[in-house]
Amino acid sequence: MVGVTRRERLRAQLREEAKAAALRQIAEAGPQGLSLNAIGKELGMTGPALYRYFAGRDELLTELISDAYHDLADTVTAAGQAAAGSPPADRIRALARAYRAWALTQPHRYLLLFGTPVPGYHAPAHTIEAASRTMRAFLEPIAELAVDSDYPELERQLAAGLAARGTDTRWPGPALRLAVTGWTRLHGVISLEVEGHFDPMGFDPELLFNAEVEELIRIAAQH
Amino acid sequence: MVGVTRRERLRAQLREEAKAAALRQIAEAGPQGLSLNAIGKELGMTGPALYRYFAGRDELLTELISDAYHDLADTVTAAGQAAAGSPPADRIRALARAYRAWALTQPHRYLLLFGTPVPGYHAPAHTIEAASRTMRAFLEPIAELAVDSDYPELERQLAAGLAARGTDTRWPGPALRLAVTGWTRLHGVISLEVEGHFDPMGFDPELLFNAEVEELIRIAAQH
DNA sequence: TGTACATCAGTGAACGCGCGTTCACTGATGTAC
DNA sequence: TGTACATCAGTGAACGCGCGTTCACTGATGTAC
Repeated sequence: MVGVTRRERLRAQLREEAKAAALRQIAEAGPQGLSLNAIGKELGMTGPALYRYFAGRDELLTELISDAYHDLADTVTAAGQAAAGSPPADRIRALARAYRAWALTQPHRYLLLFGTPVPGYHAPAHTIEAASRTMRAFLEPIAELAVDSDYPELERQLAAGLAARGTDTRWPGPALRLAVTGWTRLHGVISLEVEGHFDPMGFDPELLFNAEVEELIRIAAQH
Repeated sequence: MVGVTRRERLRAQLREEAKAAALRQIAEAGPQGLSLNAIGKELGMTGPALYRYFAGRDELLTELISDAYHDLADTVTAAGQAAAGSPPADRIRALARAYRAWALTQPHRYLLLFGTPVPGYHAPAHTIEAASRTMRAFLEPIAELAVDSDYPELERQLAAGLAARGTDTRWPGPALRLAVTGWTRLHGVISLEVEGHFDPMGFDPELLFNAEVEELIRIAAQH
């Protein structure tokens, strides 16, 4: 058994506290409101002390983004497992609900992933892994529904893309297309909602979101 | 006839040059890379000189956003008029193409409108007017297609929202729903494309976009 | 259990930077007679 | 057409701010014997 020293525990704990403080700041002032000095102050220490825990501002930001990808993937995957016994349509509903709930309860984090890209950030490999875990959760119920091949060239490219990365070659093209399409549709509603673009229109975005989920299920199921 | 003095012409011209420089900076460094001093330098003058033309940084940014909304509305509206004689499905295709082309040729501007909201900005009224002009361009061909009422409560809220603003009460609920749905779907594809989220997946986003447009037409037309 | 040494967390001063914004000013452009 | 005055564009210095980051340092915590 690997010994975790007291120091290591405290280190890990303070790293987490720093990240939590960072997220609080981003929630208030956007991603460019992230300041190491301000985080230090919030933790009751000076700014330079944080250099014991992070190489610099960029590393902290990268880690926040990476964490968010994994957290989203975990949340969605858990929702999929919780609905494991249900029919595919219900599982799709559960996944979509979980995805949206994650975004709405922490909009600043959703925008960290899918808002305006922060300059100088490039996704590390395990971030892509997390993103495809999210996609995979949706793929499972979608693949259980029979789907015709309506857009063969798009489906071919999607399958080829997965094959090129050497992972998950078992999914049928139409399921891949529907999963990506589902993603873009949910994102379309959620991102506009999170950014407040629906506010002047005076309707409940949840109705629109639910309608999109039902349409998605309908396309998949009707063939 | 209203006389436009030489001074007024020069003033307007420099304002435009300043905004063009601002957009160039945003294209390079994101919205927070906007600096009055840097703009001044680019125009061959000092930073404080710009205070003759703009009340401050916030006003300049607000104007950039407002301009972008109107430019997008103009572009889409023009595409609609250019396709005025065609059948509704073709007009929807033309509008969607124009919308996407606008976003892809100037992604930083699209992100200015639909990316992470810039802190401290709140849309002036005529921005909302521009946004609904864009929506109206899509509504016209969509309303020509017969559409069933599949999501009555959502449609009711959309119509009520328009009525509350006192404009455009002539549109049938199902057309409203399809227009908003179309918007969220196009935005879903375009925003993820612009932000580079499709890059690791190795497919041509245009195929996905076209598929979404065809699906939209199909829903509207199949009833 | 106690001592000697190594490790490492955190401080506080400092560097250099660029930002938005104000202000008093110079000098050119436009206007009125 | 020419003079006297008002308008206004642009300058350059200055203010205050907060940022990321480095560095030499103190003092506490942990480790080895």
